[in-house]
Amino acid sequence: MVLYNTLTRKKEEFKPLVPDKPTIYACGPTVYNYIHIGNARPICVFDVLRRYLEYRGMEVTFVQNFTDIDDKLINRANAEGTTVENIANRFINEYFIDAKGLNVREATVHPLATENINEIIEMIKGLIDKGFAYEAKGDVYFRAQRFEEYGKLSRMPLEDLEKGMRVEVGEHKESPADFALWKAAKPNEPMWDAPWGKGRPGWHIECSAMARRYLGKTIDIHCGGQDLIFPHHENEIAQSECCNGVPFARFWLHNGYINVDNKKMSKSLGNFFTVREVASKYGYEPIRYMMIASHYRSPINYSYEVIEQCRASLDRLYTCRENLTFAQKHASGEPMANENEIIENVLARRQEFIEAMDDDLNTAGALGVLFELARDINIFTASQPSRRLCDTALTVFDEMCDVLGILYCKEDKSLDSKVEELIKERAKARAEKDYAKADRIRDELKSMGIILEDTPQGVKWRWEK
RNA sequence: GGCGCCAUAGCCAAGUGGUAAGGCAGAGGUCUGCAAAACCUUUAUUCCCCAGUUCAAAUCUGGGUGGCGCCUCCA
Repeated sequence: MVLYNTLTRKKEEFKPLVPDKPTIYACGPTVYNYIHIGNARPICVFDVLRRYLEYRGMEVTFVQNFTDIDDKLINRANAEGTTVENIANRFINEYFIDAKGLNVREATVHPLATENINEIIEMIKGLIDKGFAYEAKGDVYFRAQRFEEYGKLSRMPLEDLEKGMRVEVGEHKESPADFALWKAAKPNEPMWDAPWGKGRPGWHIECSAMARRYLGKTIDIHCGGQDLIFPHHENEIAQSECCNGVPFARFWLHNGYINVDNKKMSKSLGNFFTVREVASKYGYEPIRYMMIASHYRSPINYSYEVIEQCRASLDRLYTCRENLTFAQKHASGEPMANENEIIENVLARRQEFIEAMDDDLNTAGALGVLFELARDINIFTASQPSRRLCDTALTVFDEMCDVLGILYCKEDKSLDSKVEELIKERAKARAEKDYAKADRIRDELKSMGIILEDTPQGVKWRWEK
């Protein structure tokens, strides 16, 4: 498969360093608030990456961190009169509620920055020893100019960067492009002991340290939002490569933004929607669908209209699957005349799906293939499909859905005996051509949210959408 | 100022040299006792504009217009 690598700005053939055992590091959220749907995008699309690699038979080690020490956490903790740890724990729990709702699988490891302070200090020591970092009044900074390749990911010339940068009051940098590895302790902040004094780690070094600890010095794929390219990922490269002396990440994948009124959604602009509030109105699944309905590097302009369209599209897929499982249940073991031809066609769809996904995770194209399969299924379920055909089609259909992580809200299909009695009564009335009574029962059931459909294989029911 | 991305129907969105996937919404039809669901037909002679290359361009090149992003915390 090919993946677009931000480092080279090209699509490249992806082969893990260790055959069939790719390592992936994804920058996770800073846990000072509920995640918004912009945060949800990398979480969903890189979950699809992982699912797809596993679908292709690979054993993926997927690490996604939580940044649990940071200015924003400290501010919130102080504002609420509680500890940073409490804030972090609270929003890590909230994260998992949303992630589960979005059908995102848990990472192999979800490390916390604060659980890796020793690893971080080790790494900073290494950088100081090699002259890539320096201590200044309790802070430690990375000397950006010492890394010749600084800027290779963002492709921003260091000279230009330095012109535009300001040194904040209280910083003791040699040069404006230098960035903090360690921040000297301040009052009302959590702090840890380090050889150069008490303090806390800078943001960038956390990811370098956690990636090395859990995945090794060179990882296959590092991913995150486009807004992390500079400075976060640029700085990670500088730290890791200067410290370890080997390339840090072979592939850099960056997802596009979620916009609102064509403007980037962000916490700082305040134009964001939390996953929680959108899910409370529309459910989680349309959010997941929205993420895969376009290519992961394209911007998505969020609106309620789009979410509604996503929900309607999902309805079609759910209906198709219901049609298929219903037909499967009533299918005979007898082969059909043109069975092999239809099965071949189903298997061809699987190939098309793989081709789309192999091309830099073209989930929108893959979804197109899924809908074409859905139409094929709807056509043959209208007749009398064989068991073998139904089984094959359901396997392929579910495979595709599982890779994309959709259609996970399986409904409770149990009815109480009173309702089943009514359905039987209506069937009897219909058989006797007492349509007035049959329609009366159908209306009664509809008022209970149950929709009846008469099919060649008998009566089928579903909850009203 | 430096670096970069994007523009395809009413809406969403694939397609990056060979004659415009798919979904939502709309219209007509088939099936049905009536429905529902489904299926069929229909909705861009054309892909922001102009010029160029080519037998052939949504796709490549140049120019223009419009929108957005990074360069400060951000997914």
